[in-house]
Amino acid sequence: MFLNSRQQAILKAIVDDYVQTAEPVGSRVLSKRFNFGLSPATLRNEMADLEEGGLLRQPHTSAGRIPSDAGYRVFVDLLMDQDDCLTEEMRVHLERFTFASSSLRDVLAQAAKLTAVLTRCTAIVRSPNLGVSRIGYVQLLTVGESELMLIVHTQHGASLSQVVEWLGVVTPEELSLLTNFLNHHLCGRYLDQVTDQLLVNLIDEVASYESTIRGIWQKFQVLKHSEARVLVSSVSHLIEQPEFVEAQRIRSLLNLLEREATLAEVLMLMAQGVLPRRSLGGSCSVTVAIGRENPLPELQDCSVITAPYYIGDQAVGEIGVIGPTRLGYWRAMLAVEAVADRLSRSLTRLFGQPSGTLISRRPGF
Amino acid sequence: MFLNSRQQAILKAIVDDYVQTAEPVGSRVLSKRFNFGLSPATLRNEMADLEEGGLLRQPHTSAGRIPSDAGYRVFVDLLMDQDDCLTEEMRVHLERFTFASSSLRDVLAQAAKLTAVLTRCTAIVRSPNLGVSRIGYVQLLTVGESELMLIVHTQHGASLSQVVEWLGVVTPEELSLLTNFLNHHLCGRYLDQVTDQLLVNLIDEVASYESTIRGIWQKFQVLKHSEARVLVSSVSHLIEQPEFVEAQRIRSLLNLLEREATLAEVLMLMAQGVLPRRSLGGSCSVTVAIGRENPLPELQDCSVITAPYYIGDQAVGEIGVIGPTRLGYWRAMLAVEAVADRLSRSLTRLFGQPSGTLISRRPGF
DNA sequence: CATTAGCACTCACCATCCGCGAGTGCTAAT
DNA sequence: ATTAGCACTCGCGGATGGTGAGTGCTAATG
Repeated sequence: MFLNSRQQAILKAIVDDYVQTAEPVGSRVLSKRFNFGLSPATLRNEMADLEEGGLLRQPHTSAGRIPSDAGYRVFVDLLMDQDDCLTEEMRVHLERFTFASSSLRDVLAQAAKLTAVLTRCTAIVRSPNLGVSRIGYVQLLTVGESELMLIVHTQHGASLSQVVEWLGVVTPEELSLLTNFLNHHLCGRYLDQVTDQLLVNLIDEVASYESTIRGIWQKFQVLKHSEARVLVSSVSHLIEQPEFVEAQRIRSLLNLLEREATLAEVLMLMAQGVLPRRSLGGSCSVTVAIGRENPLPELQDCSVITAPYYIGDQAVGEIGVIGPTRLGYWRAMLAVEAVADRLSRSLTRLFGQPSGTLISRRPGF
Repeated sequence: MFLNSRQQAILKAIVDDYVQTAEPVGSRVLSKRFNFGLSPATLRNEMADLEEGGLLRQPHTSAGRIPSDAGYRVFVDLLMDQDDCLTEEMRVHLERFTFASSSLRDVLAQAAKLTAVLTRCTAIVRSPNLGVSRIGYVQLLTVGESELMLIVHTQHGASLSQVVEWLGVVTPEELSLLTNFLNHHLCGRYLDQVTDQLLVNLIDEVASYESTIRGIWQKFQVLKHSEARVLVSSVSHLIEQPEFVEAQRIRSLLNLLEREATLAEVLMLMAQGVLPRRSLGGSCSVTVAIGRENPLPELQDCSVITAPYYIGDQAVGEIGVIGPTRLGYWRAMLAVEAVADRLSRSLTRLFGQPSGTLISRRPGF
């Protein structure tokens, strides 16, 4: 639908007003609150046109108009004021957060909390696939009679474990031999580098333990593909919005927010860029999914704003917010981008060093 | 209030029925559903007495009776059937969970999830104070010009960090010297053992770095007392209960569940044993707080059931559930105890070994 | 020809009312 | 002590009606 400039101004005014008041906006308040120099009757005509074009809708016959998903989309892509930068308050919050922790998960949790505070929405963050983690060191423990527990500590501060079959009896010497072998060849490598090819190159060194090593390699493949984790912060922000007066809405949303795998999918989908992305001047690009643009029915009244974050120059995860479609888009986009940017820089500083820096300072290496 | 055996039977029947149906139970259904051989009129008299005694209450004049907090208390302490053991379904779930992970946090998250599934309530678990964690190894990194980042990896798979001031320029050799010193003296120790006394004994060894070491020691004190963490699982279970039809209830509860520090206090309070505790035959003892027995107004319509869990013979945290007061108490108590018991055994196996076992298998030690 | 005043119309919202039925307490009979 | 009978209470659900915000349409206006 083509919009002349007056229609654009009206649509923008309606979105602005509705975002602020959460009340459907009628022709009267529209003509009073904004200075179009037009009477309510004229506005009514234009509003009827905009509704016909699918950009506005009426909750019921005798109510004012509210933007439709398509209306918000036009607003976000074309109309919104982009001049109000980060407010002073936001800046203070941004400065206060340090992102200083040695555990990736803690850093991500901090970032999510910060995003939630800045946007007053619910924040979500997907942690990196394990493949992009470097191996810090590897442990082997005996568990019961004929099993080993393989523990992989990543340089991101996570530790993963798998049980490995062992044929026969294990002596402490053998365990130590194997552990040293593994650490010698794997420390500092990305989990993704633990490939069959690598195994082929190494297998001669420990020919007598070939089957065990193969078992361990197999478990590494399992670990690499373990499910992505998603952290959720400040659900309370979201459910205090007026669109969540009905308990059923809250339930459906909360249900979704406890399904980590589903959230991970949503985030990855958004990062893949089916929807238009916006670069806000920084290095990140922000994706906005409005209402039914979202893949999930539970999110059909919500908007999701995400940005990828990086370690080095590799995008490893996404951070974002879930809010009502009636959302201060620009402000939220700014906040998400700002956090993603700082998060990327912190993670790069903490975990992005060339292989070995972290562990080289561990005693005994 | 003294209860004769008939009154006891009636109270028990009312609680049983109400727990199952969530409907106030009147004299008629009571006389039909249970075989007292008494007419509704007689039951009405007894019910009036029980209400006078504070054990029952009426939501409104023309409704049936529901148990009061005190009524539930009598039920739990005296009346409930304790013969139905873990059901087959519960057993299957219990077996399926392995608690096998090298990260304390993951194990606790698994345990919480399990508890939530077994009880169909919301589960909460408080992770141990850091003081009872053993130090795995310590890292020092340079951060900027005159700061060090102290990273303490615990044997529980957690890593903690603090920034330490450093006066002057650091050479890699000095960093390595300090790191070796710290690891040599601290690996395998409990964080609680990093005391001023220990410092006095060691300070001579590195006299020239006294101020830095003192700075590091100070940060250890900070780490020891970092706030307890509480994991929450399956909020959706709870808010789908009929007592949470009103959105306001959900909001207030969710608000509480996002206040980790408050939850930690509640759990610790319950472990301290103001309320009567029950030993269910196992080694654990379960605490039940009913409705207004809880310290928080947000919990006044909920019951909380907790049990401590152990590493070795030391109680280090609590696990439990939050449910409506209309709760299958015995079943929930059994489940909480069963999980706490298995959790304790798993943690003891994973993290309770004598100092050094875990790290002795790391290369270079 | 775009704009606007006027007007009839719609419909969510709120308060009120009313009948129903479940459940009670009391009393008198057993 | 127990119970049948009965009047009474009160929440619930549906029906009713007034109010007001907001609309669409039409005809008048600059």
